[in-house]
Amino acid sequence: LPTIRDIAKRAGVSVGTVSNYLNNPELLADNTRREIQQAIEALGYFPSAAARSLKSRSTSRIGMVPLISPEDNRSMEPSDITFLDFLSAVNTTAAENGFALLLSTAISETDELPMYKRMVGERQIDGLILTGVRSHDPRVDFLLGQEFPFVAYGRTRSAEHPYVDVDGADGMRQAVDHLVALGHERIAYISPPPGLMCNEQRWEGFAAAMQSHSLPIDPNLVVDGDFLERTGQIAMHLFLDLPQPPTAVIASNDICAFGILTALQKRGLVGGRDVSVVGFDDSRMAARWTPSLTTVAQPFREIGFLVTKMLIEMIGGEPQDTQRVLKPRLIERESTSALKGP
Amino acid sequence: LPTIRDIAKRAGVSVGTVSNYLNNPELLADNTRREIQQAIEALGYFPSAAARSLKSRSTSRIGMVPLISPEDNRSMEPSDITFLDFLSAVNTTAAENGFALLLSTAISETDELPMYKRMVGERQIDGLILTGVRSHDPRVDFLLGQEFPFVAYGRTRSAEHPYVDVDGADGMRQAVDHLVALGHERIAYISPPPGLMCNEQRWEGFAAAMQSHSLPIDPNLVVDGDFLERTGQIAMHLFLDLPQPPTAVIASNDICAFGILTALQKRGLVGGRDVSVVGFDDSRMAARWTPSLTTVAQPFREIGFLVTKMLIEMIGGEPQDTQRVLKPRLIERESTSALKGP
DNA sequence: GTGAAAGCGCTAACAC
DNA sequence: GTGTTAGCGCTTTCAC
Repeated sequence: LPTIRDIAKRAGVSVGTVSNYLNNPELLADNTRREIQQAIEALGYFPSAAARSLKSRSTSRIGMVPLISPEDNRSMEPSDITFLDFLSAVNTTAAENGFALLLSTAISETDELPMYKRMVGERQIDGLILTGVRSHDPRVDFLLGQEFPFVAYGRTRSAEHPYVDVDGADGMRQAVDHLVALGHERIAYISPPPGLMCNEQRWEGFAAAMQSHSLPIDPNLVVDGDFLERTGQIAMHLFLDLPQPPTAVIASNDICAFGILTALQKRGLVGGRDVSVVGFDDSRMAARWTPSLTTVAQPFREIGFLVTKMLIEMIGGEPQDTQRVLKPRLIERESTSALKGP
Repeated sequence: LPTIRDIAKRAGVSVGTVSNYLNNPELLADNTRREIQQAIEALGYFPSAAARSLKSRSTSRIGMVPLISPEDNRSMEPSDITFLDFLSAVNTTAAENGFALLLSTAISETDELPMYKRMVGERQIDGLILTGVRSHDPRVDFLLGQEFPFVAYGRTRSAEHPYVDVDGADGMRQAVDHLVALGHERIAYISPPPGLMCNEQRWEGFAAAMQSHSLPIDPNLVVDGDFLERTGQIAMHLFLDLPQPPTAVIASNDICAFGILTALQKRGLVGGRDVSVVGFDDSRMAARWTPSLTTVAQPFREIGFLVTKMLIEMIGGEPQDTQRVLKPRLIERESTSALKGP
């Protein structure tokens, strides 16, 4: 592969001039610029990323360390299509700004932080995107301590940091209001994974909304979830075995809601008619499911875009508002309906 | 951030010795090793990836350039959950072997090849993984020309190269055999995106299987697809408007099959009872759909694992078999059933 | 406008 | 076993 020296030689100039062509082309005479341009094309030259970043101390890469399980039975990270929507928005936005996306994986939760430390320590990247934020998140503490640029999808309770978040409390309020308007009072709740910040936000929203309608929260109708379908199924079966089952269920995400609907079906019940079900995310399948799913929509692509744009601006040293909260939106479909009289 | 010099100084040795610690620790005296070890931990040292790869000409990164559309209305690339399964297997396998995964995106098909050229030219990566292989694929030609290590998921017709592939022809044969065994003769076919190699393989399998049962192929029952749900819907509506509609349909993937099932439902028909439908992939939703989907399963996680393992072995210069074909497996579910008499 | 030269943080060859 | 040193391919002063 050709180096900057080959170009310099072929164009009859010095390496410094070629470097200028690469970084400050406006400094060059039209003439020289053309020569160099031709040499570069003739030889198919690209500047070495390693040499460039060794000198310039920047990589044009941003990083992400999703905690994806080999077995798909792990919590804390969306392993469904919503994550791909987010990821592809991040990747596209990064690419459009000349950045590539460096992905790694923590095999277990134990070596998650070490993975981040390594990526930062090795100077593999100029900035990081965080997902699956916990209410107290050691990654946030570490990155703040290093003054390393990052933007989180979601926020921590324990520190101030740049983020893009969806107002989960408001989403829950919309869900509860909707169900209450339909006449429901015994509303069950399956939470996101405990530990995640969004779990706390959603719960606050749920509890506040129930209270605002003067509805009690029955502890039997509240279950810790993990974003998995199986858990939705199991929880729904438990609910149905209760002396007084719920008439509506709010799930932590659409996948979990699908599990709930499946459980209903297995018991000969019809989701949306016998029991109302509300999901969260508005993933692609929500509209196509039978019954179609009422759900709180998160704009994943927009979040991915905003997170990445914000991060790249931070890396570029541009000042900006560093915290954004987006409103989710309830989308009413067939899986919820008016409570039938007793 | 500390450099190798800081470590050398603190441990009272030379940089060469620290470098040996990093790359050939067995050469060092136990004693020295301990000193260096301590210095590294005390300072939180990581070797600079840029400096390292400038010198060593390797990056410990592998690359991928998925062609993901911002709008999800593009063909040639799976933008569904099956791609995430593949991607996460790749990422995990890479991480387990000390490699990170560098992702970029071609915004349009036009700048796909330039993206590859850039990644290779800038020496950003040690090897590449290709997806969405075309029957004649310029990326393959380019990489072979550069003698750059790569493994493709799928194979080209135009050149010999390392790949992991699924025997799509065999998958089609299984699908056709299954439908014929159920009594179907008018079998419709919605193809993968034209241009993709898998399109040709599947078609060959389909045509051969039909012929082996002495069944004619009605051109009205063959439609070019693009992996999208909408296309499945549209095609099914077209089929139903035919004077003599098909009794069974084979789709290019599960997403497309879901579109077919939705179209049937909209026309008051029941998938699996009135018309049999076979998908391809066995994506996560296939088993949970109503009706559950008969489909040809592709082992995406295994493919991701194999592709990555193969690539990393190639990078390491280890000899191995460089071409693997996996057999897909038909999974029978509710969406196919015996043809009812007229 | 352009060239010369130092140096980014490592590795590897060679000397001791 | 350990130290010294050249150099990987760039960027960036600083002369001219």
